[in-house]
Amino acid sequence: MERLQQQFYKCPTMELSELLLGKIFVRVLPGNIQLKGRIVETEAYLGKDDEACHAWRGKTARNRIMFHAPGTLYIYFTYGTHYMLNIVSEPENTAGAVLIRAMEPIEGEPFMIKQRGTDHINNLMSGPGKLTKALAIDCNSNGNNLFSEEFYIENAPALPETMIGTSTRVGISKSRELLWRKFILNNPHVSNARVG
DNA sequence: AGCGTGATCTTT
DNA sequence: AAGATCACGCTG
Repeated sequence: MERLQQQFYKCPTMELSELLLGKIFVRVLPGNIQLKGRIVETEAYLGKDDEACHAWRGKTARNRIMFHAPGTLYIYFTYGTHYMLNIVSEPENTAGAVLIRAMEPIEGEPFMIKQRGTDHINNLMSGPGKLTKALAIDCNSNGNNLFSEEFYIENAPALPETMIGTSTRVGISKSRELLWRKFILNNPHVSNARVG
Protein backbone atom coordinates (compact mmCIF):
# COMPACT_ATOMS: atom_id res chain seq x y z
CA MET A 1 0.00 0.00 0.00
CA GLU A 2 1.15 3.53 -0.70
CA ARG A 3 2.18 5.98 1.98
CA LEU A 4 -0.26 8.66 3.01
CA GLN A 5 0.75 12.12 1.78
CA GLN A 6 0.15 15.41 3.53
CA GLN A 7 -3.09 15.96 1.65
CA PHE A 8 -4.62 13.10 3.66
CA TYR A 9 -4.07 14.93 6.95
CA LYS A 10 -5.60 18.18 5.68
CA CYS A 11 -9.11 17.50 6.90
CA PRO A 12 -11.01 18.40 10.07
CA THR A 13 -9.63 16.71 13.22
CA MET A 14 -12.88 14.86 13.87
CA GLU A 15 -12.81 13.32 10.41
CA LEU A 16 -9.13 12.50 10.64
CA SER A 17 -9.56 10.68 13.95
CA GLU A 18 -11.94 8.31 12.18
CA LEU A 19 -10.02 8.04 8.89
CA LEU A 20 -6.88 6.96 10.75
CA LEU A 21 -8.56 3.83 12.08
CA GLY A 22 -7.28 0.78 10.20
CA LYS A 23 -4.23 2.58 8.76
CA ILE A 24 -0.74 1.12 9.30
CA PHE A 25 1.65 3.22 11.38
CA VAL A 26 5.28 2.49 10.51
CA ARG A 27 8.36 3.22 12.61
CA VAL A 28 11.79 2.39 11.17
CA LEU A 29 14.74 2.18 13.56
CA PRO A 30 18.47 2.12 12.83
CA GLY A 31 19.55 -1.39 11.83
CA ASN A 32 16.57 -1.55 9.46
CA ILE A 33 14.19 -2.61 12.21
CA GLN A 34 10.66 -2.17 10.87
CA LEU A 35 7.84 -1.83 13.35
CA LYS A 36 4.25 -1.71 12.14
CA GLY A 37 0.95 -1.33 13.92
CA ARG A 38 -2.63 -0.99 12.76
CA ILE A 39 -4.34 1.97 14.41
CA VAL A 40 -7.42 0.74 16.29
CA GLU A 41 -8.24 3.60 18.71
CA THR A 42 -7.96 7.41 18.49
CA GLU A 43 -9.13 10.57 20.22
CA ALA A 44 -9.60 14.08 18.83
CA TYR A 45 -8.25 17.17 20.60
CA LEU A 46 -9.06 20.67 19.38
CA GLY A 47 -7.65 23.96 20.59
CA LYS A 48 -11.02 25.60 20.29
CA ASP A 49 -13.86 24.86 22.75
CA ASP A 50 -12.02 21.89 24.27
CA GLU A 51 -10.72 22.48 27.77
CA ALA A 52 -9.08 19.04 27.75
CA CYS A 53 -6.78 20.11 24.91
CA HIS A 54 -3.31 21.30 25.90
CA ALA A 55 -3.60 24.24 23.50
CA TRP A 56 -6.95 25.39 24.82
CA ARG A 57 -5.45 28.55 26.31
CA GLY A 58 -3.04 29.21 23.45
CA LYS A 59 0.54 28.46 22.57
CA THR A 60 3.08 27.39 25.23
CA ALA A 61 6.52 25.79 25.15
CA ARG A 62 5.01 22.32 25.49
CA ASN A 63 2.10 22.53 23.07
CA ARG A 64 3.68 24.63 20.30
CA ILE A 65 4.00 21.60 17.99
CA MET A 66 0.20 21.32 17.95
CA PHE A 67 0.18 24.50 15.88
CA HIS A 68 2.42 22.99 13.21
CA ALA A 69 1.43 21.57 9.81
CA PRO A 70 -0.82 18.50 9.50
CA GLY A 71 1.12 15.23 9.65
CA THR A 72 3.59 16.47 12.27
CA LEU A 73 4.14 14.31 15.37
CA TYR A 74 3.28 15.89 18.72
CA ILE A 75 4.78 13.82 21.54
CA TYR A 76 4.71 14.73 25.20
CA PHE A 77 5.67 13.20 28.53
CA THR A 78 3.15 12.69 31.32
CA TYR A 79 2.62 11.03 34.72
CA GLY A 80 6.38 10.93 35.15
CA THR A 81 6.46 7.76 33.05
CA HIS A 82 4.66 7.82 29.72
CA TYR A 83 5.02 9.36 26.30
CA MET A 84 1.86 10.14 24.30
CA LEU A 85 1.85 10.05 20.51
CA ASN A 86 -0.34 12.51 18.59
CA ILE A 87 -0.69 13.38 14.92
CA VAL A 88 -1.11 17.09 14.33
CA SER A 89 -4.17 18.19 12.37
CA GLU A 90 -5.73 21.48 11.24
CA PRO A 91 -3.90 24.13 9.17
CA GLU A 92 -0.68 25.68 10.41
CA ASN A 93 -1.18 28.06 13.35
CA THR A 94 -4.42 26.33 14.31
CA ALA A 95 -4.10 23.83 17.19
CA GLY A 96 -5.44 20.32 16.76
CA ALA A 97 -4.24 16.74 17.03
CA VAL A 98 -5.33 13.12 17.10
CA LEU A 99 -4.08 11.02 20.01
CA ILE A 100 -3.17 7.49 18.96
CA ARG A 101 -4.48 5.36 21.82
CA ALA A 102 -3.97 1.80 20.62
CA MET A 103 -2.58 -0.30 17.80
CA GLU A 104 -2.62 -3.91 16.71
CA PRO A 105 0.93 -5.27 16.18
CA ILE A 106 1.54 -6.09 12.50
CA GLU A 107 5.31 -6.39 12.20
CA GLY A 108 8.31 -6.35 14.56
CA GLU A 109 6.63 -8.14 17.45
CA PRO A 110 9.90 -9.53 18.89
CA PHE A 111 11.22 -5.98 19.35
CA MET A 112 7.95 -4.84 20.91
CA ILE A 113 7.94 -7.79 23.31
CA LYS A 114 11.45 -6.89 24.44
CA GLN A 115 10.47 -3.25 24.91
CA ARG A 116 7.32 -4.05 26.85
CA GLY A 117 8.53 -6.95 28.93
CA THR A 118 5.48 -9.07 28.07
CA ASP A 119 4.74 -11.50 25.27
CA HIS A 120 0.98 -11.15 25.52
CA ILE A 121 0.20 -9.78 22.05
CA ASN A 122 -3.06 -8.10 23.09
CA ASN A 123 -1.12 -6.19 25.71
CA LEU A 124 1.73 -4.85 23.57
CA MET A 125 0.12 -1.66 22.25
CA SER A 126 -3.35 -1.56 23.85
CA GLY A 127 -2.91 1.88 25.41
CA PRO A 128 -1.25 5.21 24.56
CA GLY A 129 1.65 4.75 26.97
CA LYS A 130 2.11 1.13 25.98
CA LEU A 131 2.40 1.77 22.27
CA THR A 132 5.09 4.45 22.56
CA LYS A 133 7.11 2.10 24.74
CA ALA A 134 6.64 -0.78 22.28
CA LEU A 135 7.76 1.43 19.39
CA ALA A 136 10.60 3.12 21.32
CA ILE A 137 9.11 6.57 20.80
CA ASP A 138 10.01 9.45 23.10
CA CYS A 139 10.25 13.25 22.99
CA ASN A 140 13.29 13.11 20.71
CA SER A 141 10.78 12.61 17.89
CA ASN A 142 8.53 15.50 18.93
CA GLY A 143 8.13 17.76 15.88
CA ASN A 144 9.15 15.08 13.35
CA ASN A 145 6.66 14.32 10.60
CA LEU A 146 5.12 11.36 8.81
CA PHE A 147 6.84 12.05 5.49
CA SER A 148 10.23 10.59 6.33
CA GLU A 149 12.00 7.24 6.25
CA GLU A 150 11.70 7.03 10.04
CA PHE A 151 7.95 7.56 10.37
CA TYR A 152 5.13 7.15 7.89
CA ILE A 153 1.63 5.70 7.60
CA GLU A 154 0.57 3.20 4.96
CA ASN A 155 -2.85 3.49 3.42
CA ALA A 156 -5.54 0.85 3.97
CA PRO A 157 -9.16 0.57 2.82
CA ALA A 158 -11.59 2.82 4.69
CA LEU A 159 -13.58 1.01 7.35
CA PRO A 160 -17.37 0.74 7.10
CA GLU A 161 -19.25 2.85 9.64
CA THR A 162 -20.65 -0.31 11.21
CA MET A 163 -17.17 -1.27 12.43
CA ILE A 164 -16.50 2.02 14.22
CA GLY A 165 -17.42 2.73 17.84
CA THR A 166 -17.68 6.13 19.51
CA SER A 167 -17.42 7.18 23.16
CA THR A 168 -16.24 9.86 25.55
CA ARG A 169 -12.49 10.31 25.87
CA VAL A 170 -10.48 8.43 28.46
CA GLY A 171 -8.66 9.84 31.47
CA ILE A 172 -9.64 13.50 31.21
CA SER A 173 -11.49 15.67 33.72
CA LYS A 174 -12.55 18.55 31.45
CA SER A 175 -14.96 18.41 28.51
CA ARG A 176 -16.03 14.96 29.67
CA GLU A 177 -19.23 15.01 27.64
CA LEU A 178 -17.64 15.17 24.18
CA LEU A 179 -17.85 11.93 22.18
CA TRP A 180 -14.44 12.32 20.64
CA ARG A 181 -13.02 8.81 21.03
CA LYS A 182 -13.15 6.45 18.05
CA PHE A 183 -12.25 2.78 17.99
CA ILE A 184 -12.67 -0.39 15.96
CA LEU A 185 -15.53 -2.39 17.45
CA ASN A 186 -14.68 -5.79 18.93
CA ASN A 187 -10.97 -5.37 18.30
CA PRO A 188 -8.98 -7.02 21.12
CA HIS A 189 -6.20 -4.42 20.93
CA VAL A 190 -8.38 -1.48 21.95
CA SER A 191 -7.34 -0.10 25.35
CA ASN A 192 -9.17 -1.00 28.53
CA ALA A 193 -10.86 2.35 28.96
CA ARG A 194 -10.32 3.49 32.50
CA VAL A 195 -13.40 4.75 34.25
CA GLY A 196 -13.74 7.62 36.74
C1' DA B 1 -8.75 0.82 44.45
C1' DG B 2 -4.06 2.96 45.20
C1' DC B 3 0.18 4.78 43.93
C1' DG B 4 4.64 6.04 41.47
C1' DT B 5 6.82 9.75 38.93
C1' DG B 6 8.38 14.25 37.01
C1' DA B 7 7.24 17.93 33.71
C1' DT B 8 4.11 21.68 33.21
C1' DC B 9 0.91 25.07 34.50
C1' DT B 10 -1.43 27.95 37.97
C1' DT B 11 -1.46 30.38 42.02
C1' DT B 12 0.99 32.79 45.72
C1' DA C 1 8.43 29.17 45.47
C1' DA C 2 4.84 26.05 46.22
C1' DG C 3 0.94 23.35 44.98
C1' DA C 4 -2.14 20.91 41.73
C1' DT C 5 -2.81 18.41 37.82
C1' DC C 6 -1.93 14.99 34.53
C1' DA C 7 -4.85 12.49 27.15
C1' DC C 8 -1.36 6.24 32.28
C1' DG C 9 -0.02 1.50 33.70
C1' DC C 10 0.89 -1.69 37.19
C1' DT C 11 0.02 -4.00 41.38
C1' DG C 12 -3.08 -5.85 44.61
